[in-house]
Amino acid sequence: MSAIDTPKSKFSILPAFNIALTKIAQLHPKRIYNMVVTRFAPSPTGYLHIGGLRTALLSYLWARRNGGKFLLRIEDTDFSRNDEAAALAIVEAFKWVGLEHDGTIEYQSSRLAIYQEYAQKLLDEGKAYKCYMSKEELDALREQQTARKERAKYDNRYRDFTGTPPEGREAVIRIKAPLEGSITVHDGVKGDVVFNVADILDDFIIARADGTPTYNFVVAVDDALMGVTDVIRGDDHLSNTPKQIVVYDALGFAIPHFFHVPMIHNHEGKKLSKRDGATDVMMYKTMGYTPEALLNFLVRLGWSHGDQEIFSMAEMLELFDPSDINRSASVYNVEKLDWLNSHYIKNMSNDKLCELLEFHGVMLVSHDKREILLDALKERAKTLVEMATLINEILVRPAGFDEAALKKGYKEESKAILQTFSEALKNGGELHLPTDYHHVMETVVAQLEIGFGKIGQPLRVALMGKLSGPGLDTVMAIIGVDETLARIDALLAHQ
RNA sequence: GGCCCCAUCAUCUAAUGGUUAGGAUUCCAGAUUUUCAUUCUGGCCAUACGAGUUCGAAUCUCGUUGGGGUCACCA
Repeated sequence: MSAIDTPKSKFSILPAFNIALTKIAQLHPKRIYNMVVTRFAPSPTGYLHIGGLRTALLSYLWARRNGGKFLLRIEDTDFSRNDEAAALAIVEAFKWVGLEHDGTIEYQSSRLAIYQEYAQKLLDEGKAYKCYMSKEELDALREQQTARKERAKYDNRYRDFTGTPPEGREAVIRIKAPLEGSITVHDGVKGDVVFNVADILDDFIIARADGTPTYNFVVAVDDALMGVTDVIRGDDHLSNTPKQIVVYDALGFAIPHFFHVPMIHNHEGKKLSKRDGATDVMMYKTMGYTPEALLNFLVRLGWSHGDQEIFSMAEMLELFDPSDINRSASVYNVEKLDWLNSHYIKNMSNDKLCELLEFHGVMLVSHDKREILLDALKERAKTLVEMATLINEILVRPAGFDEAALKKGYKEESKAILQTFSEALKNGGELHLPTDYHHVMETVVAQLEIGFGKIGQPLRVALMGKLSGPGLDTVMAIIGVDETLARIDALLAHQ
């Protein structure tokens, strides 16, 4: 179990609770606990980061799978500015992808009294102390140490200070960290990670001179007080964990399970940053991705279940276990996301599709050929934005004709063919379905004794303004006879 | 630089110490499609390197190299 192992204290400081859980874990590789509480604890940046969504998703899945709770906490101890708005942005993104947190959102900025109480408790128990060293003195100390090629660390000068404090100095509060030995983080992803106290620790500050608490202190206090049993977070936090264990230990709190999930990297192999493109989750909505595709993509980054690629929320909920997470970082590649997105679009009901397309400016609810249109197009689009474009290419008469298409598909002989086809359409009686139009095309082809391409290419230019697109019979069925004739006339009148 | 983590196709990944190292995405080719896309079939492509343990190593150990993270009165 996570503990501080000093040569002095051989006895275990572990709560029986944790020992029991470990035993369960050993007996049942796929752990199911009665009580699993996870949390997502972002700092208020104004939007939900794609990497944040991944850890939130994994935390959510694990909590829900065990019938537990998934909590949301805003880490705003720094200074409160737009925290409400930032939290709202996160909840909005959660809502879009279908994640839901339990309970009320906790804001650290409104819990300052709690942190002060626990800092005072440590002070009273002699587990923390006031340090009157100024920032300037600290900087000077660090400079000297660095010059001597030593690790920069606090020199414990006020650790056992009993004299009178210097005049007019605001004190910071430092916690008494172990001076020797090691701290082992029992991580569910990385395994046991041993940190040598002498290498990484000093009496770090838990409260600033102005009385506000620092990160490693509040995280531990909050996770403990909120009853968090499983901390699933980015592995950039792994090196913070020993400090948090020091706090847990000093306060006598049970140490949770840690799962440090590897980072998502960009193509250069670095941590994903804003300049790598879309890091804001809501950008994915704008770009026409579906929440299902995004979540499916994220859950497969660093986690797998055999050869399975497609996971519904229900399947994720049934199969996800944080101890199956990979140890290595993964690179974010859009091709797979695109593939997943097109998969989900293809398999989506037309009603749902119709609803989602409204966000992209396409209103089809009352269109009488809606089904034909969507069935034809949903196999062709990678994103909803593409889909919207394709729809407009059919519904809106082409503003002009592509030069290359004209040259390749609209020859001198084409005019007569198109005129013949126009006549056939006018005399074709009632035309509704793609097969009706296809029949007319067949008739003309037979009558003129030409190949399908002879009529297909010029007709395509007329209808679409270019040489690619869905089946012509489908396009005609969607826009109707009158519009078809009008578009043919427009091409014939061209030049 | 100290500490920590990581290392299977270009990418995401699979493989009780025994498989011709599997799947998926991308890419390429063929088939279907009047076009394009879809779909289907096939193909290319990997255990970073070096020792050791073992009858046998992608898998265990050590080292090397490479990459990443982190070192605040930020979170």
